[in-house]
Amino acid sequence: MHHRVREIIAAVPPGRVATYGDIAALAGVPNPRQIGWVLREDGGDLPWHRILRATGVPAEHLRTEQLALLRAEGVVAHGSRVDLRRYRWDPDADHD
DNA sequence: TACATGACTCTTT
DNA sequence: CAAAGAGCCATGT
Repeated sequence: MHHRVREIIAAVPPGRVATYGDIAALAGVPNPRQIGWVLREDGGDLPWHRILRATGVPAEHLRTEQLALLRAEGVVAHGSRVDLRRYRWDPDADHD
């Protein structure tokens, strides 16, 4: 399960973002909180900064760095909120 | 075994 | 659009 989640997060391309819920759904994990758990335990080598809350706002303790990393990839945040309508990763449309 | 915690989400106010 | 409450599941004590 752990592995499946890592796999999917690793597949999120630069300049795109996904929510905890998105990853959970794709990985077949019932509770999005588990995604956060995986990242905390074993997310050091993953693009964790591409994972946001459903609101588009990153987890509070990561807010600053996460937004900075995203901005470096071209993902701009308005205030602390990223426009998901624009940057949300679509697994079926990653063919570009 | 029971209770508390947490990189969360959804629905209702 | 923001705030509050309930639901959720793996871990640690």
